[in-house]
Amino acid sequence: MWLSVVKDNSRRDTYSLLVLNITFRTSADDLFPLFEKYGKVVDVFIPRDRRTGDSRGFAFVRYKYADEAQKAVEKLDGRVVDGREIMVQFAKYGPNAERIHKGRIIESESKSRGRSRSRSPRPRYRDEYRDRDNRRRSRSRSRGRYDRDRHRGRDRDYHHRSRSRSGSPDYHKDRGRGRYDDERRSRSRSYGSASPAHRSPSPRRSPSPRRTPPSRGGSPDERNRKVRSPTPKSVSPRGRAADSRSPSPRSDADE
DNA sequence: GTTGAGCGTT
Repeated sequence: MWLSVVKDNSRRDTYSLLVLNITFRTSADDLFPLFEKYGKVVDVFIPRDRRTGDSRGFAFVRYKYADEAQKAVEKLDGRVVDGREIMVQFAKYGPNAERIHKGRIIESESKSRGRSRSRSPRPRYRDEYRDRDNRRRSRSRSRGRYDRDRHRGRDRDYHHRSRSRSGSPDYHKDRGRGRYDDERRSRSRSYGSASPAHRSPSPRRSPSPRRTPPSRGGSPDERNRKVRSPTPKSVSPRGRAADSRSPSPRSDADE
């Protein structure tokens, strides 16, 4: 019992550092010695995916003292690990976030002043939990990578520099996703009318609603009555048009 | 085997 208490205390007295931009192959053991060199590292934790079990690309390093952690941040921040430039910064969200708040260290600002950092101007965080919740909800693993990949692979470099320097990382990805969601939902409703309960994984392949599956209704008559289009003719007013797997308006094609 | 902005668990 007391052990648990001690453990808890240990956590509260530890400062968490967030390490980003690390390679997917980098493990806690690899970061431990690196951070341990700059101070007393209590523990290193790297969140992994439950499905694949792969690293997410970032790790949490807990330091025993804030001054050491802060030193590590300035020293390891920007250091190339495994061929990739990692970014180290104080963790904002977490169980010990309060501690960090206090250790934000104030020293960091004062001490940091003396040294001129060429990077990591420490972006200003507006909201904490609100944004965090929002992001985690949408983020599976790499949500915005398709957007960039489908366009160009070189953009990555540009974004990397931009984020590292200025600090305006998000605004186009959220916007794009939101728009897509809106459109997707709108279309979903259309299909939902035909078969809401059934999850059609391939709506584009078989959009013809001519099929009348007796879902759970014993008599099709009753179901028909409920539906506004009992006859297949109604379901496909255009008849042949329905065959065309293009129920969507041309407006979309325009874009 | 891939990915790349971000915030965490045995």
